[in-house]
Amino acid sequence: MTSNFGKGCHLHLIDGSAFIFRAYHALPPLTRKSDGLPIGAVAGFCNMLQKYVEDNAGPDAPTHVAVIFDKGSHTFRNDLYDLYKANREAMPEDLRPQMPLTRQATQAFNIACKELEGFEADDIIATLAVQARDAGGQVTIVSSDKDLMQLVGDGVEMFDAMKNRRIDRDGVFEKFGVGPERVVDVQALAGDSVDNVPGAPGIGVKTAALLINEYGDLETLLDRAEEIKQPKRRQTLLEKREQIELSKKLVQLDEATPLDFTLDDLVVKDPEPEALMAFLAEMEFRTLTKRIADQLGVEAPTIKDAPAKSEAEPQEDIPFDASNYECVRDAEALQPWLGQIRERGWVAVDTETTGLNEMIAGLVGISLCVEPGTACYIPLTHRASATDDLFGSDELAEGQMPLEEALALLKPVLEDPSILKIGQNMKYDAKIFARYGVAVAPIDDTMLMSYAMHGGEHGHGMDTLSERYLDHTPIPIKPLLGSGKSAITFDKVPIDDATAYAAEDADITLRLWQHFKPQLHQVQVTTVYETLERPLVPVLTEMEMHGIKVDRETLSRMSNAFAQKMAGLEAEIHDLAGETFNVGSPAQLGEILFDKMSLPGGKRGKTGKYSTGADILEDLATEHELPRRVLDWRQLSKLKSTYTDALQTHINPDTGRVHTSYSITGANTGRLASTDPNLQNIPVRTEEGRRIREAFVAEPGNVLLSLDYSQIELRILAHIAGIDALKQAFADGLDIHAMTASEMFDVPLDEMTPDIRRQAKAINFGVIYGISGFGLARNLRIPRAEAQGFIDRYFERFPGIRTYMDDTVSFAKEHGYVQTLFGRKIHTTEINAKGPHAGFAKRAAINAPIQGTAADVIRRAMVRMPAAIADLPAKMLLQVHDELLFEVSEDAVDATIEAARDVMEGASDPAVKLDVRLVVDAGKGANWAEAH
DNA sequence: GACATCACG
DNA sequence: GACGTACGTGATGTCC
Repeated sequence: MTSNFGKGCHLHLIDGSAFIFRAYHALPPLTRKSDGLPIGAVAGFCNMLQKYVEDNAGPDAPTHVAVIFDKGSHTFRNDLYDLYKANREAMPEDLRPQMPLTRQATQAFNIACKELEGFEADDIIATLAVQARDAGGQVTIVSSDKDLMQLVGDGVEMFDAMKNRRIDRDGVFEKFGVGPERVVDVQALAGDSVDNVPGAPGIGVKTAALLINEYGDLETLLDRAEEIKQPKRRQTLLEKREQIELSKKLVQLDEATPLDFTLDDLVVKDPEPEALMAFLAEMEFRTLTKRIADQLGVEAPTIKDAPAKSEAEPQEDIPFDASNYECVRDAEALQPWLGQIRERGWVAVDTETTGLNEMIAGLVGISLCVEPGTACYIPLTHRASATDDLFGSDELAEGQMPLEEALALLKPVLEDPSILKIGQNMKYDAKIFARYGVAVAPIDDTMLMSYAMHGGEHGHGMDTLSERYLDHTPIPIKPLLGSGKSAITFDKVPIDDATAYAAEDADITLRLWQHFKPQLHQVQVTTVYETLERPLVPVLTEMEMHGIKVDRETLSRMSNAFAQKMAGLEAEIHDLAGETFNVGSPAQLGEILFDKMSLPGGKRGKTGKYSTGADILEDLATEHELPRRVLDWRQLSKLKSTYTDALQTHINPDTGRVHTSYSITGANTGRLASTDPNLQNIPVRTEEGRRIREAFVAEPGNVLLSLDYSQIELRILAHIAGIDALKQAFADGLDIHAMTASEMFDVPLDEMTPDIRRQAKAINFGVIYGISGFGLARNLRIPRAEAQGFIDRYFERFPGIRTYMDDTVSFAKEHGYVQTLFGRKIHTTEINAKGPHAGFAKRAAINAPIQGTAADVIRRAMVRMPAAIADLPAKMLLQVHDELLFEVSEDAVDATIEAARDVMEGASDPAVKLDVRLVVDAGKGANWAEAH
């Protein structure tokens, strides 16, 4: 292949990222008028491109040009050194959505636009510059980045567009004190705090240049380091040789980046006015559009003042009308829908099933919607109604496409990476489809969008959202299914009724999506949605479908043992009471204790009944034998009914495993919630309860692996509130509760008693919960004044806590929400309420950023985990707030611990740089009791 | 279906 | 000055 590039050619390489960041910081945060899309950086970028084109139109005009961008955050340099660029700030929330637009802008100007996954722009620039130079051409790199200065030389120069200044060999020498060919040597020694290149400690650019000029190059210098007179310098160079050599690799540009294009592809082209105008008009840049139109001698398109027609925005109020819903009964009728979906690139999907348990429920029908108001329902396994079929309803109803045929037609669409599938609670539908061999991707989820934007404001179910944002009450399901004993499953619903109901759900989902989508960036939660909510769907889907093995025999044995013990206790209790009564009835127990036996401390709750909670019975236990027996009975009753009995019913007959369902939007703080069954509250605190975990087992040849964050909430508190003493204690690996106790009670660590430590521990937790004297007093069973004294002392010793609490509450009062370190917003609707509500809201506001940040951290870890353990015989099974449980082949335990721990401990990177390191403890065993 | 109770982090 | 108080969840049994 011969190239046309050669002598006489002049290549311009523009550092796109530099343009973007300069544009972003130079301009105020402009937004597009019609939908609020942040657009400031794009505007600045276009201005700079325009100016560049203008300035380079003369006789010196380049023959070839390209704008080069960075792509992805992980490059080969991260593999060399995992801390490379680790202290880089996360991209600002309002800049993110502008990144793809800058690429579009470049193309609109008809300038080549290049980027390559895994490489920095600088490497591509280096590769192209070398190719062009070697071909005999001339190169100008439009950038002032010092990292590019190593490329300057014969035929290659840089141009600082900001200062309007050329940078040649002399310019490089001025900056580094050496010529371009030795720049990397100087950089390797001097390091770079911005990119986190370590270099040689204590040596800056000046010293580095001095040394390099004296010894010729870095390698000679390092080989002859012994000769250096200054002892400190000599020692550094001898001891840090490896680090310096690594630094050189980090700063050295890759001049052989594998490119999928050639210099000839970069030949300068005239702008195509139509495309350029269309882009500028779409961005709604009025002045710039006009100016460029004038220059090109074309007419500027009119930019409407009225909100522009945007793809993700309802065009007008289209009424809900069931007569526009089509019942699709055969392949022929389905085809037009598939065509529309492919044309649009998105579709709202909803499934109807025989039940709410995704691991058991059968698929009954599928509804689709591509534009508001028109939707279809594809019935698949509806049963003939009783009137049609006197012999029961086992026969399939007439007029339905065979399930396999429908799935075969839909599968390519549902799995097409270029078609977005929109759902309300997509995890449910994805799990159903997965059981029928369809892997739905990519997805958007209106429930998760609502949660990201309105967490804490209201629920995120479809009915709530439809009423609130579409002003429409969906058809209720109750009349179709009935309730109680006579309730039927969806497959028994007549197809006509089902069509009206099901198609409407898809219609609502699409409308909600159009409503929410453009708002995500307006309220700055795009990153939260895209990194903490949506990616969790496939991860949780896999965990839930995999399930955890639970041994029925173990549970059954325990149930029997509990039943026996309970019977004995019950008899004793009745004896002590002098009558038989229902021990499980708090009301009856209260009367026995406080009326019949006249024990002290009888307090009536708001319903007029005595309270008989564990703490009250605990106090009463010193007075009488009965309360202790009841406490014991209650513990057994709880363990039996909630765990050993109920868990058995949740063992899936097909898989022999228990499949919980995680709710992503269940907790206001960002935590997950586990239901059906709840596997996040399996007993552990008492010895008897803990034994239930012995029933959670690994398959033969495997073990369970538990990795949990150590004190994650206190670490986050130390970071957020900026408590130096706490940070230091974590850095030193101290026992944090003992250290707190030592600080507060002036007890040296080596004289610490368990009781003092216990009190400090209660205070540490109290702080996370928004401490009060009353609460602490009750928890520690000490006088309220004493508890208040502890708290005062705590605030005195750790003054940042008070400030954090006050600042958080006032932020909540002003904004109506609080935020986690990762930008999750938790709305605090009651914060300005009067009365007792206010106290609750305050404490919740104080707790939310801490609990929520911890929740974000483990979410990030979970999202990254599948890739990290993909090559290992390991599966992630459960999440319990600060713990992840894995099942792994015995021979891969250590590798899995290492991989999973790396992910968990580094989960906050690079978005948030924590002042306190995250620490993960690991345990393994044949069952969960041993592993934890 | 509300309430009380208790399991977890 | 009084009020009511630790934060976040889900499942179970009683009782109306």
